[in-house]
Amino acid sequence: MTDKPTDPETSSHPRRRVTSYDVARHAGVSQSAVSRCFKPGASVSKKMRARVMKSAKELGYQPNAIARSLITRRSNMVAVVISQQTTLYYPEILVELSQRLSERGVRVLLFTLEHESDIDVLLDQVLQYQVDGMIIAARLSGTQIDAIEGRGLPFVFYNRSFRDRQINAVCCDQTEGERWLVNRLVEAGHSSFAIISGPEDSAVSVERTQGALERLRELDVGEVVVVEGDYGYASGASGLHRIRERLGRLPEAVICANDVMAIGCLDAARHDFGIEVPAQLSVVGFDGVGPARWSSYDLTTVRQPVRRMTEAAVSMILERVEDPGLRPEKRFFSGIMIEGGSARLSPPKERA
Amino acid sequence: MTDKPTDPETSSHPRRRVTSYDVARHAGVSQSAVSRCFKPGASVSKKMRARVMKSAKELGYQPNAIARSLITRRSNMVAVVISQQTTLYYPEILVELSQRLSERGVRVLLFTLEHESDIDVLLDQVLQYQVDGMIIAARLSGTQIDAIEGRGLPFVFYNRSFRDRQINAVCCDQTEGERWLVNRLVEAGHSSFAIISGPEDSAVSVERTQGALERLRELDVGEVVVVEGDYGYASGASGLHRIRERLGRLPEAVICANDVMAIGCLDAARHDFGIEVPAQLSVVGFDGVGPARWSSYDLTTVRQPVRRMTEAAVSMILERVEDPGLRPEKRFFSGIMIEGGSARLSPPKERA
DNA sequence: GGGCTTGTCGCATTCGAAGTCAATATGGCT
DNA sequence: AGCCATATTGACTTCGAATGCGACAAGCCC
Repeated sequence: MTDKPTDPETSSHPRRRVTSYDVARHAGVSQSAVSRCFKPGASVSKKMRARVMKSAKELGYQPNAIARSLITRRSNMVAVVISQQTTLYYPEILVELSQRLSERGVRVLLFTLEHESDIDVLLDQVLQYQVDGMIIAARLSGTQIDAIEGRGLPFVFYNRSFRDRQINAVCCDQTEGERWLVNRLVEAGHSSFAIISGPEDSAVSVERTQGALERLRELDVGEVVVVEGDYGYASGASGLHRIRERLGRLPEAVICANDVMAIGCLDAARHDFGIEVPAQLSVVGFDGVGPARWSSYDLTTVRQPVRRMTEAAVSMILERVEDPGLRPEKRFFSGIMIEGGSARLSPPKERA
Repeated sequence: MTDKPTDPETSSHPRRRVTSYDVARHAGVSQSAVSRCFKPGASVSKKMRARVMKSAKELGYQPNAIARSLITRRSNMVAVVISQQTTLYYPEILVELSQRLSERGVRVLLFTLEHESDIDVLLDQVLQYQVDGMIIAARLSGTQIDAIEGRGLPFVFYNRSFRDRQINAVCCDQTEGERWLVNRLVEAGHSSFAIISGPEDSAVSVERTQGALERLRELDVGEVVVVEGDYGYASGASGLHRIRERLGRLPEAVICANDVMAIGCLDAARHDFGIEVPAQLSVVGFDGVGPARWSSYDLTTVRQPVRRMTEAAVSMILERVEDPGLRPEKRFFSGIMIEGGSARLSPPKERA
């Protein structure tokens, strides 16, 4: 009858936690009184509060958030979903989000998405844990978003906006940023360009790449080679090789869909091709991650205002937890162009 | 007579979540039956299970993990505490831990430690959320550890072991790694050394620094200058400047307590002092973070076996959740020495 | 067919805090 | 002092799933 795997009773003598009843008994009051003392703004007399708090401290009482969540239907947890492939950028956001949320008394329950197909399993999980909302910083397909919407849980996308969809999102204006970069490069006299894009199913990459291409076309720059990368260092390096194969030579400027690939590209230029950056090749990225400022790279890039973006994501989600009726909203943030030394940003000096 | 605020069937309204009672009613069975169907290994007939599962699917039922946790006294959540200052290394660990834990059906509840003094507040929080255990990857003082031990919650330290304390910890053998590095550097003929340590209250830094110093002494290397850094890029760069001030010249090799400072140091050497690495200066780090392998740096370092370490941390904590009686255990892992190009590792060629 | 073992199921209780409501205490005012 | 408005308090119920226990059915043996 009893299969032997683990008898729940044998091992579990986890030192019974102190409950509000214990405190009540110790203080000679009712359990409700204890509960009220821990709720700010409740109707409790000074005397009562003092007495209860004293007992609570003596017994080492901490309200049980699980029990509270059950009755209040609020877990004070928000799910944060990030895709596995850590591009240096997501972890940073994660920490920021956690910080911002915890200031508001909400904790992050972390979900990492290994394969995108796992989204359904993951969604079930998220729902089981009764989180109050979710912040999604991962690549998702349209049908996957449908799936989420069907669950009726407030959610906000981070850096993922679908033009044709009414969803909550905070985004950096990728298009604008790319246009700035292109403008400066063209002003400086660059005339041959190549692009290392991100994965084609990445909405961010599409926007960045399209933004750059569009502006390049407007400025009447000729053919632009586009090769695909995966946001990783190696693909930035290999991207430059592929560009050279396709073009038969190196272009004057390479626009990379993120900083890490730009760094890879830059390293390939210097170490594989032995050419000078920015004298012989300009490289620009996007994101403004920490290493972009390291002096070996000193990347010209567009920094995302992470602080303001995470703040926006947090307030958006919490507002919608309060009032699920709020209409979908998208908040766009301009990036900050950083004119680093990885690109020549003024017309070339006269030739030696 | 029975309350029916909103009919669950009519699609999305202030949708009351579907409960096991709803499923039970729909399937014409008892609530307990529904519960049992979701518990693997419970005593349920095939017919029953099929019927319940069908109803569950139709209603979109997901068990409420909060309610379950309340009764089972298991939240299936583990708190992961990381210090705010993200040294590139922690975020990576975080994602790994999350992955490993979720494979075992446990989620990560994230806590970031902004100021170390916040540890008490944080601990209260952790306890409130009834997590099953905690993994701590943050600098903590001895008394803070006492505070944690007092709470009676299983915990495992990540890369933080106190020699004189019986606590659970998984660590990379910092000392061994530093000794390897020193051995190789001395073998290659370096004779003047400097060290850029981490913050003095960082146990990891102390071990690394002491490990290196000890071996240097054993090998009879003369005076070694030690300057303190904060694990950040800038402090690596400034560290080299401070070393030069103290020494009046540059040493032959600089041992940095982590990769990021090594990178900062290396950049300072090249760009501030205009000297060749490794020809004129050898720089070594520790950790084996991603950027260490970028070809501009190609750091000589000791890589921590993150995968195995996180796996160990996860199984350790989960074992202790099952059986809180287990004795404290420390698991040490050897690092992997990576012989990159940032240090000269063979005797110098004859002088030009 | 009687008695027994197994296997399934439902009833009722439990987890710990929060909120409802009615009872009581307090205070203000005339 | 008397009366009403307000502030506090406690008893009881609620949230949703898990589980001990007894009821019952099916299958088995002799």
